[in-house]
Amino acid sequence: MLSKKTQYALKALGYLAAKYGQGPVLISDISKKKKIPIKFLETILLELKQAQILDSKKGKGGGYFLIQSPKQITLARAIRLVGGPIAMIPCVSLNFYEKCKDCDEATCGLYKAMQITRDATLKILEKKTLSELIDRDE
Amino acid sequence: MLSKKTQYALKALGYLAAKYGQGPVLISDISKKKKIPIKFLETILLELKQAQILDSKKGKGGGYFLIQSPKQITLARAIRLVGGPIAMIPCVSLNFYEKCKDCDEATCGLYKAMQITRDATLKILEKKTLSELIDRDE
DNA sequence: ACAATAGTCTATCAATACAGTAGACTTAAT
DNA sequence: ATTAAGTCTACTGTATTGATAGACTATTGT
Repeated sequence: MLSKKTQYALKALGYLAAKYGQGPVLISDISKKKKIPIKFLETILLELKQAQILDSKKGKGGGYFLIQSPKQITLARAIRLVGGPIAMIPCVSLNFYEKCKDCDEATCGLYKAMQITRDATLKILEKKTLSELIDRDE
Repeated sequence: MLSKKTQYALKALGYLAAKYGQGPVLISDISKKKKIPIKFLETILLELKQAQILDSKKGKGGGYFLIQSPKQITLARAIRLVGGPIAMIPCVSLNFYEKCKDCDEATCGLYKAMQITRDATLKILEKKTLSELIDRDE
């Protein structure tokens, strides 16, 4: 399961995708519309900014906005930025790989099964982008 | 990511699948072969027994064994038994569904995307069985 | 210059889940 | 009776999760 934090991040990104090209969006606006605790949201947006997916403007007329077009940011990338691995076990993770110290990848049945599962998941998440997170009433 | 507990459970089940039809297998045997802390493994196996996927025999010559053939137990089922939901968010979970209180499933972009992802994952995990967890050197 | 606006940084916190351990107890085979 | 093996109760430490408070900094408009 994705953590609350990751879910909030995806919701916020979806909202920013809907507002893409319309200037900065207030944290408080995102917080209200997406029902995300504002202080928690602040830290999430900051993290996404540091990950170079968002930028912000301070002061009046400020807020957050996407750096790139929503179509250019895949869900896989977004999830990895805040939520970590997509794979179900570390030894089949592409971006957060960790060697399994107690089993041999060449013969491990679990490894194989999880690898296939990861491929199926990734096939979806690398194709879908933030533009698909836009709610149909926004 | 699957918890350590779930990973251990899958490894143990894979081992029991390899030994299926050969009588009870000792906890200590599974623990040694699969490098799982024995006390932790005990609780996991007990849970799997209560979930009716394993049975056990006490005393000399005792141990754990699969109730059904490895081919009849899907990975989806095994993961759900000890690890909980397979879906990435509660509102698209089939077995652990929870209504999202702050969004409308009919219009939510995230809901749709996660639903598609879940379907892809499930398509694999409902087809694969414990027999595919058997290591190729067992 | 200065007030108002809005993001940033530091720090902390309670609750829960995770991973694991200890030891006494029960059941079955020889 | 003895030994082997699973079962049950009860902890424990650590990390992660989800969140909040408050001071600080940068920008804009008057």
